Amino acid sequence: MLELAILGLLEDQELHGYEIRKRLRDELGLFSNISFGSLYPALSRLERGGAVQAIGEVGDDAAGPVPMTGSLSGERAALRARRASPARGRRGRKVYRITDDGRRQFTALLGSESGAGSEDARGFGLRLAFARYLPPQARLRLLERRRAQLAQRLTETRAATGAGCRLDPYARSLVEHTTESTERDISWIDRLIEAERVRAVSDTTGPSEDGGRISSEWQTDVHREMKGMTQMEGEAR
Amino acid sequence: MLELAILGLLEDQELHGYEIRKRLRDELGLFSNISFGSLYPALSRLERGGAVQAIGEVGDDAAGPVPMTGSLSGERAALRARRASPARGRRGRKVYRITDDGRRQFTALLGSESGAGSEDARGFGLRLAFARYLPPQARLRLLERRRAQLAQRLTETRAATGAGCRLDPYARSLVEHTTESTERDISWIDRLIEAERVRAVSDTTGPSEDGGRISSEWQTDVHREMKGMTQMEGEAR
DNA sequence: GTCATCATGTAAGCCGTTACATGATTGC
DNA sequence: GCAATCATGTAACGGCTTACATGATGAC
Repeated sequence: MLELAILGLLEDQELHGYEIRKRLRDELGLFSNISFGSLYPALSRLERGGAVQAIGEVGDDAAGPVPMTGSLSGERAALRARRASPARGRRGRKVYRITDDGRRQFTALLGSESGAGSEDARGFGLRLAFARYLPPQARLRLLERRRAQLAQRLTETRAATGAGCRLDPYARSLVEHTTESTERDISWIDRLIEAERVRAVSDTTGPSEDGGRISSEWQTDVHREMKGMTQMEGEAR
Repeated sequence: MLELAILGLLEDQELHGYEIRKRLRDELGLFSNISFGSLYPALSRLERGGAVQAIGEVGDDAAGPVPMTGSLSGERAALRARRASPARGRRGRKVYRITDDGRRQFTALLGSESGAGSEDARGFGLRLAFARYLPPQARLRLLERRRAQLAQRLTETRAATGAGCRLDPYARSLVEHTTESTERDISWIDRLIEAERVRAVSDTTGPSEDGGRISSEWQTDVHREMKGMTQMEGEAR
């Protein structure tokens, strides 16, 4: 799960751990405040697994001359380091880059329809956040699977609530609010699905077809279709 | 957390493990499908800790319609069961009853404002579900603490979203929907808080005061004030 | 010169999961 | 007799948390 999130962020650009945490929190709202005790080991695992590689700026081992990373923060750090003391690199700040193998792992994780965290809210939110890397049909499957889950939960809840219904006001309010939230989530997903169908049509009739990946132009039709969102609750402290 | 849920259910009535799971799922919607691998060890811990005690099956009153028909096999089963463990009922069900010590533990857990799971959605939902066992001021604190958390997350998200905002449509939709859900949650909590204030007033002006526990009569003023609910997402598979 | 922030990591532990193993009861 | 459901448990593991330890950089 966390690996998936990290790889997703690294698909876009090279980042160091601290920055990854920030992105996760601020940008996606997922893993609201993932702890370092969980983040760094995950990065180590990914590195050992060959999915990412650390580049530049390490204190201990001789990582050679600081390479031009192309990332803003990387170059700023390099500049600062050079200004302060040309011989010695800035402490730590291990910048990671995703490898080709990592990209393959990412696609596999993202598309996997079973396994750890593939059917909870967080797992869905995460996958949706990176849905642009998913081929259109997989994207649709993701949405429809989620929709089915939510719908099922809703009917189950209704069945249980309709009969007995001897809940006190607090529990009742809780259940009602949960139900309403789920309903809203479903109609949100429905809008996303609809937008997806529209996109599929305009793709077949439209100009080009790229091999599964969405290219650059958002801002237009798809964008306007989509509003709203699920109970994600990254939370944590 | 799970202990809290179990104790809360046992406050109401004696139950066996399998039934506890069912209640958690169907009635509260919390811990949507808590696994037995987690439930039974929890019950063991509680028993070891003196919070609950296993009692022989209480046949008639405890939700067990199942009439005895097959006398021969039934008695054989009873003999086998009794030989294996005295605390076990005829059908191998271990029915648990909460102890006085368990009630104390429950109140402590329910009221604790820090510690494991006291500030996530699930922890809040759980506590709210048992809010009737909480003294009025503690109930209010619970709601206000939750409100503050949600409000803070909201401002943080807005800060992060307002500036950069170079998200693709999928991530954007996710963030927007999350934000809306949080807003709805906040106004739900606000309604609960308002209802709580009303109750407090009608309590001081009203007839009796009981020592913290709400007595029997819901259905009236408080009930009508409350509608809606948070992103709980018990989920699981 | 000290404090806040940035930055990386380790160790212990909690809380839950899946997978496995077992047995009783009911309905056909 | 056999399958489905009810019912209880154990073992291994997963994923994330807290608490701890370390060190650099910049601001005042």
